[in-house]
Amino acid sequence: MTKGMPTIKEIAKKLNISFSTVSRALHDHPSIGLGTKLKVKKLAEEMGYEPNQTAVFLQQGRTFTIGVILPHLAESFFPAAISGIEEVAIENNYVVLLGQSLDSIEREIMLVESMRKHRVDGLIISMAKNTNSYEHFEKLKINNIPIVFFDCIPNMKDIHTVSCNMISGSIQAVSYLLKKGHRVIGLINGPEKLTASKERLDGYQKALLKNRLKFDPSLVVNSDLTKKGNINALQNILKNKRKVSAIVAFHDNLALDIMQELENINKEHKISIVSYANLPMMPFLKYKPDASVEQFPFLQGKKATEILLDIINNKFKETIENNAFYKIILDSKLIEYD
Amino acid sequence: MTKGMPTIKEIAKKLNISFSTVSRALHDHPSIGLGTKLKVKKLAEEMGYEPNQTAVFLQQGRTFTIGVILPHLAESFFPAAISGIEEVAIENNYVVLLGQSLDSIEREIMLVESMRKHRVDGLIISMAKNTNSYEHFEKLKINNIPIVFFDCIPNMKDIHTVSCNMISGSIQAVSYLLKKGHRVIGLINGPEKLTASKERLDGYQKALLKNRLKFDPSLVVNSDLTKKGNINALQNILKNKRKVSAIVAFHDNLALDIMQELENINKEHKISIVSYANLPMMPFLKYKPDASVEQFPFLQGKKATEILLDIINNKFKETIENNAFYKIILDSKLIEYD
DNA sequence: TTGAAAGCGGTACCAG
DNA sequence: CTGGTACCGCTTTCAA
Repeated sequence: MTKGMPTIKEIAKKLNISFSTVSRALHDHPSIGLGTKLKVKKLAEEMGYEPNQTAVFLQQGRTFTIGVILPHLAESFFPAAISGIEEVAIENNYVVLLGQSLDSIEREIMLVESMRKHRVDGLIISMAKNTNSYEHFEKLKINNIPIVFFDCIPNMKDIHTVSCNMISGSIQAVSYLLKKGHRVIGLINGPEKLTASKERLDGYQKALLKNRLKFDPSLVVNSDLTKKGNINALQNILKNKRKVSAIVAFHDNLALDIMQELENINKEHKISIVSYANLPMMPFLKYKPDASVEQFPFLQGKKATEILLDIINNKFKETIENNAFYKIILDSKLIEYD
Repeated sequence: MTKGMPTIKEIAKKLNISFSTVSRALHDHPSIGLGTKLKVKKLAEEMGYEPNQTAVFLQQGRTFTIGVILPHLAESFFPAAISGIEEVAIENNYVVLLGQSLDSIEREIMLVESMRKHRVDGLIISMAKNTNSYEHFEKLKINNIPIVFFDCIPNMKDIHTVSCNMISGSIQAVSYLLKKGHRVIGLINGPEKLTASKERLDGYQKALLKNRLKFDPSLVVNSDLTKKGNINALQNILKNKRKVSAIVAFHDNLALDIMQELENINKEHKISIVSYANLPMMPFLKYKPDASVEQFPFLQGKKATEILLDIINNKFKETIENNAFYKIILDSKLIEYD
């Protein structure tokens, strides 16, 4: 047992007063005599007293902890998001419980369970890529633990979300390539069912339409985002009778893979690439895309946390439960390199 | 108050039995009738009962939470370390509280305080770069909260540490360059007082000695690791009357800066670079070092956590307090590119 | 101004 | 096999 940790009772005993008096003295309760207040505070200081928050938490029914579950930290998107989350959390005296799902639904379920056990006041989640059942999220409703989803969002009703609208960014991306004179533009998209993929496709089509170009489905291929899948997708696109002069890539990482592969198989054939993420290392790369769509992870994290704390505070203020759901959508933005 | 959360008592009431019976039933206590056990479990399931860990924590005096404080997540070293930490933590039913000090001592102090309030069972810390007073760490001893330091370690007595011995890696790095024929090798080191810097210098000297070359202090410069400082350091080295043909750079990031600068000022003058970190993006870089020293962050995180849990468990097993301190030192390893 | 006591949600011991 | 009860550390009425 955490010995060496003085409690309110020990202080009380030494001072021969009741421990409720000590509690009040420590909290500057107005009805406490100045004399006792000072005595108590002095002794508490001397003994190195610190309130045991776990007790306070139990009593208050809240933990001042928010859980954050995301696929992993390898992609700089997520560290940036965490920084945004932390900024707001710290400002509000909250603390961040972190878990990486590693894009495994089993692990995600485990993490949700674990955080529920730890009674986080709320959760911020970017879903594992292949999560397709949402019971573990639903279950949290019973516990009245609010969730704010960001980035990778489940297809559920009545949830709070923060996301970055990739449609506008995609339109910018394709328009950029069109402006550069490209007319046959391929799209290597992510897994089909992902919202992220749908939005990219949507923007891609819209941009073509806007420029009165016909949409050619054969120029769109999907990748499972493994290196193999990426290269495969590239090969499929290159097989097309229509020779693409530019490719929109689902993500910078995918772009890296295909640029490397392009280098391997076909040095001379110059294909322009535009991708998504705007990873900070991009400027240092040997081969880099011409531009990349920024998704503002820091801002997403920040917003998500603001929302979450809002919801939590309403919960504890016993405000009338309202059925409104936050659905924040930031705009993406194409960043051109050089 | 977290309503919607059934308690053991509510279950007891519905079943008209005492809540202690419910508690035991839920824990498969041997002395509980099969009938009641099943009844209880069934109802608990139906009501979506989950034990309130904060209550358990209070009772047990532990939180099954470890705090992790590190400078930031931008450098892939730290995400990797966290992954190692998480792996062990999860295995042992622990959960990870994360805080970024952003290399600010004030923030570090705040985070330590915050985690102490939350009664983490232990802490894993990589110190902020310019932390030079250690009271906030000392204070934790009063609370009996163990710390394991890794990577950036304070100059304190009687602490547990996990680190990567950079000396061997440095020797390998310099030997590598010597083998390639370089004879005038510069060292751009980090801040002088950092252990990390000392080790690099140490290895650098040892390697020279081994090859019967004289150590020339004028070939060693320090950088504060800002971009400006890095470039400055490079310029200082280039000013030397002895023309370096190779440079050992304190870190990949420093290497990036100076390679860029070299490109800017002096394309033709080819200087070989060897650095530290082995960042995963290195293979994709436009200019890259010839080799980089790997510090095994994942392993460091893992080891640190194993140690910490060990200490924690001893604490709770009330084992005889022993004055032994862990001091784990992993070996670094030079990774050659292409 | 202060003390006593009831919880918060559990665990665990002691009787029956 | 089950109920009663004390306790973990603290906050907060209710009385005095």
